[in-house]
Amino acid sequence: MNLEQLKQQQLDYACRIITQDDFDFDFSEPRYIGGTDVGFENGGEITRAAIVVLSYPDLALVEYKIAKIKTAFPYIPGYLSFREYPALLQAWQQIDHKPDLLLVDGQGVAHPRGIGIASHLGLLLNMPTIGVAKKRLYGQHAELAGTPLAYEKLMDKSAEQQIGWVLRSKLRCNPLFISTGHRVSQQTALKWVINCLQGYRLPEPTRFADAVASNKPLFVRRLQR
DNA sequence: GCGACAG
DNA sequence: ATCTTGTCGC
Repeated sequence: MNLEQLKQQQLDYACRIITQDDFDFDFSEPRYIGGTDVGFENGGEITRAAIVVLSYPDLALVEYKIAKIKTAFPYIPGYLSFREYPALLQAWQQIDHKPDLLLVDGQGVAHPRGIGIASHLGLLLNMPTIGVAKKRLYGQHAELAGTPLAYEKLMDKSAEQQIGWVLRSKLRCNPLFISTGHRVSQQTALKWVINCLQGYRLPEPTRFADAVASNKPLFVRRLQR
């Protein structure tokens, strides 16, 4: 497979991403919310994927799994999912408490072809997913106020369609780039990221997954209590 | 050609 | 992402 073929595959997949309000997942009473993050070992040779499961609304860690595989694809902006999803799928299979919603580290539909890793993973798992990225990949937005919980719409290149949000999750911190991944509306995506904030820049599922994926056993042990 | 570029 | 020391600010 060359990049041109993968690009075509993304374009094909993008048509199947569901982000319409009519098909929005009903999160009136979610029991579990998941988070994902991926790290690397040996200079990128090994991919380490972590998936955590938190109970809702208490946002306590109930389970986490880690999968390690040999890295088979380089990092290319716009093609991140091909590098990370194989390990994430493996971690997902090990999870006993399948969450109702997954917060994925990276973009959802806020992507040049409308299919960032959150959307790609949501499609593969047929799961509602939300993209939570720490940096912008694609899109434009108005200047964001410094006030906590201030947000702006993230618009596509032509500024005609909304592809996500820019959210000031914490004072004096760089904003988060939120976009629906799959089976969630943009409104719902923003709502549940905000619902998972606990005074830190990252929502709890993402923050916990970060701790697990980046090998912080002390921190992980604290999270479990 | 030049700049931009999730993790 | 990862490698890494000190350092500025609440």
